[in-house]
Amino acid sequence: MSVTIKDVSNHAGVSIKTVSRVINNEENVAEATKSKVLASVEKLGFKPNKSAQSLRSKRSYMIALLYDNPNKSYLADIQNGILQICKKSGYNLVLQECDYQDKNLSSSIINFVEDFKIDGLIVTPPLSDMDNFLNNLELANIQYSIIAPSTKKVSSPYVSSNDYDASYEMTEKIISLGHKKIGFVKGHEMHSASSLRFNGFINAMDEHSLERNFDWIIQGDFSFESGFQAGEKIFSSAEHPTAVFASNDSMAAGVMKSAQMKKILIPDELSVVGFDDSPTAEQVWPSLSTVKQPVIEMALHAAKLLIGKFDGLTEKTVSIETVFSVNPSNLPISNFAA
Amino acid sequence: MSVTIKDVSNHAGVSIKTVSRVINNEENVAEATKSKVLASVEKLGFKPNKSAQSLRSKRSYMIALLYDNPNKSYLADIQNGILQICKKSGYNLVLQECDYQDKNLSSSIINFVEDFKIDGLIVTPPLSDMDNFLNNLELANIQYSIIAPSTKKVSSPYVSSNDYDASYEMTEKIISLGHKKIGFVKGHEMHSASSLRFNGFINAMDEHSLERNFDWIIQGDFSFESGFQAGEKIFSSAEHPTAVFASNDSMAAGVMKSAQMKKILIPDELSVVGFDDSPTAEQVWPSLSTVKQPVIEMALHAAKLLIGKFDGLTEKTVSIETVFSVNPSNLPISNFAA
DNA sequence: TAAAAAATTGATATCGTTGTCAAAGTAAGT
DNA sequence: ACTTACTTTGACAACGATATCAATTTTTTA
Repeated sequence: MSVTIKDVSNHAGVSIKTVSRVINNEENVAEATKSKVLASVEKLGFKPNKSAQSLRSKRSYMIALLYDNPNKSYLADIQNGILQICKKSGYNLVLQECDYQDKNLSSSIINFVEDFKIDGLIVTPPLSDMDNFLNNLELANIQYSIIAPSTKKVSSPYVSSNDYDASYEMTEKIISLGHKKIGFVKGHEMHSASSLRFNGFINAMDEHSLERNFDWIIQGDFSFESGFQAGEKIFSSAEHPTAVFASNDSMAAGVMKSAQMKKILIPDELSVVGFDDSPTAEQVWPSLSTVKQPVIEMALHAAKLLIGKFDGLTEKTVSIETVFSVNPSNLPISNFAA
Repeated sequence: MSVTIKDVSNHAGVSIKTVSRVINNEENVAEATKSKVLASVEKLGFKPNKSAQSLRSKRSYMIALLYDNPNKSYLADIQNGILQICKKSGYNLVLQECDYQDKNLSSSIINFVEDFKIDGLIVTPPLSDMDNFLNNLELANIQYSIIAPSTKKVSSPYVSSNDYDASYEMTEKIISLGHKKIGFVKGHEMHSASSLRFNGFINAMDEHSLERNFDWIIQGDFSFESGFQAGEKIFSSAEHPTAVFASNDSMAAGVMKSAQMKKILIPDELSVVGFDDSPTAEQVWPSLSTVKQPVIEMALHAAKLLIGKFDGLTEKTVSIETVFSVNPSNLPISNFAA
């Protein structure tokens, strides 16, 4: 049927082991033999059988993405970034949707990896915050790289982002425009990014000696609905803030809806700021000012780090920190400095 | 290391072939032997090695999703639906991002399937509209199921939706509220759904003897930006429509932005209607009236049909048509019947 | 009850690679 | 020229399952 390593060895007049050496780029193959073999490979159109390789060498050229209920745009961006690297390096991406509350999460993932000989995992929040889970992976000797881990002590490569700094900066930006009464909507409690973003906000407020008003600081869960509810609470309090900073764009859109339903004019009476730079940020009107999170780039690096671990790419396996940038759309319009 | 079929055969006192028969649910195994073997399997915690199975039987228990630049929410829903079935049936989902304009699309996909012994494909728009591509898959003897094909003549199972009817109905609904001047934003030219939706609109207009105004019928490409541009054109014409029906939600949001920037009041002066019921539809304000496309359900069925083909599930391999429903959010408010 | 048919089982080959290890060939050191 | 060391190569086993096909047992038929 299809051409095997044996056909190549016959055609090139060498042993199958030598062919194997060549296609695996092993050392100690004479240059002449190598090119002879490569010629035969080319001529016959030989492609190694992945199943046989996998059986013998216990590798699959598959990596898996672990996620639990991220927002759709985030998920798509993550996949996009990973796939860019996969395409270049000949790996494939398998999806694995998880439930972070599942008691058997560790064992089911370990089974999955062992069953399918998955070469490595890319772990996204909130799973990346579960030290116990990561520990179990480590014990099972599973390779992985992490996106936005809470602790940076893990021995595996990770890609982190400066949530704290970005939030601090955005808060300062809001303050610099003259806002003094600023509300905040927190993200899902399980995500370490939530507290980082909140701390950035709080510290910037403190630094500028602005009062924290806990009527305006609401716990959300990253969903649009929770943002809307937060808005309902904030705008039902005695006094309104002039700006609300939500920990992601969906919640910011929720806050906007709440404000708009109450006929609060945006951006004249209220500035709404988000986090992520998701499609929502531009599709609502007025567009959200938001912190641009380089999700695609983060995922891309995470994939690079992971694949670099087993393929020994040129790039060193080091963790990196990605940088947010501020995308000011509606903020500049509302200036309360006067 | 791990327990193999041989260990089981020793433990149960039968041949490895018999064990193989049991784990593959083959016929002609005595009930007694079967339970004896199953007991040993249980006892030893045996799990077949997928790589070995794949090598010998040329199956991988992997299916792949083919897509080209869908919107993020659509992609996430599709994946969600497929994964529900995958989890139940023990399959895994591999992502394969394509470029429908790639000259080598067919051959690269065929290579991919053969290399990784992918059991089958799920094809989404606009790839599902490319008859030539589907034909090539067929010739290569690759199993697939299609979401929203343009032609229903293909021999493979498909899941279609009643785009035409839904669009027709939505248009009638708009008309029934008293609108006579209705604009339309068309979808991407490559997607067969685009023309279906447009035809539904046009035929409903004709049926009700309403004039087509080609200043208000704009070609879009499903992107937010194209919707915005369409709005700019529509609202710069001498007369404005009182309603605009966009072929998806992103474009509808774009139209809304354009209108809002021009201080056109929604829903008082203008109704904007979308298609898909994506997160955008609810996150903009006022919320979009939209046609709910059952994307998750469609993907779920597509996966069922595909896996049913090789696993012989109870369900028959028949194609199905899913049904849209109307989600009226801002429409009822603006009634121009007066 | 014997022969024929059907159901059940197992010995062994096989899928297409990589791993082991020893043999052969080459270069270097004395 | 003669070890010694290193590079290059190949024969064959191994990975862990399924496939073939014949042997055995059981059931049916005459």
